[in-house]
Amino acid sequence: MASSPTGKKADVPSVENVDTSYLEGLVGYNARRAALAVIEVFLERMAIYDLRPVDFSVLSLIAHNPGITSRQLCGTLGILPPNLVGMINALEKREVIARQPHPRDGRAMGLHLTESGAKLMRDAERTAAQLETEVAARLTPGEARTLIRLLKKVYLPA
Amino acid sequence: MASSPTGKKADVPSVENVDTSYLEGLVGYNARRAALAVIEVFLERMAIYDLRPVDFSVLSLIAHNPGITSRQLCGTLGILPPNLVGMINALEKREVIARQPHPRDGRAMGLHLTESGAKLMRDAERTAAQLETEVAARLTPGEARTLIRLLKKVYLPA
DNA sequence: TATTGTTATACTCTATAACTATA
DNA sequence: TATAGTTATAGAGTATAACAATA
Repeated sequence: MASSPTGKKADVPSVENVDTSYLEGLVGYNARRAALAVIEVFLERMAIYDLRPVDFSVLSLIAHNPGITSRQLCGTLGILPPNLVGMINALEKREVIARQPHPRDGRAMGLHLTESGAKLMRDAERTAAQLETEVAARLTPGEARTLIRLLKKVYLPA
Repeated sequence: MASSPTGKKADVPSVENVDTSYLEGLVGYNARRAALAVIEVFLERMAIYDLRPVDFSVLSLIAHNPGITSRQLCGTLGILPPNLVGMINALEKREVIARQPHPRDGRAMGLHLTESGAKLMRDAERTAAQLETEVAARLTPGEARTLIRLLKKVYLPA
């Protein structure tokens, strides 16, 4: 309600303060805004490692799942295979990961961290943990756990 | 059969079930997954109105803020001005919005819903409310309110 | 001098079709 | 026949620089 007819002109309303209450009542809108806010800080902090969020996710999954295949990465992260190829090639060229033939499937290649990749991820995961602490600082520890639990209820199949 | 691991080969591990527990402990990862899950359903439901999530957000803000300017939309939704121009033009061509000169700023144009635009948004907001009900069905009503409250604590400046 | 709206443009992200080699 | 990985390419989304009209 910000129409301000200060005179005799045609009553064309203008807006002083934008009312966002409707959008702020939607789960999807809030989830998207929160994700973008966290990712923005994530981008800044990971820049020193030259890692985007998706690179971090890929390397973290390889770190915790040595021998994981490209197809498994795609399925887990919702990335399409053609779009993963370039990332994997780049990470291999940087010598943070290495491909090894899959032990039981001649079509597939198992992905592994190199030693320098393992060191990089130790540092990067420490930075990520630090960032989590800061994000969670806006919440109580209990609220942070609750938030993650509720988000999982939203996106994980019931 | 590319290799028969009889025990002598190099011990190359492979992955049966991908361990995602590390990533699932991060707020940003979960917020992003939840946002993408909701937006995916949103895309499907809004297809009958030929509205993407961003179009819905823009029209909803115009509906609740008659006379809002492009610049105000950009600031509220985090869209860059050059990227809004095409959207506004398309919505005007569809005759769901109309531009009127801003009553006190000759540079700006106030944005308004047309009658057909108002009808479209009545239907679209009803569909969005229905979707929210379904998303929230995975949560209790209290959990849904808590989720939105915690998400806001994450992305709104303290 | 600063701001609104705009054009042009580049870069990133995501999506589709088709090929190869193995299963 | 189906799947893992790859190539090429198209489309959508997001970014910066610069300009005209107005403040």
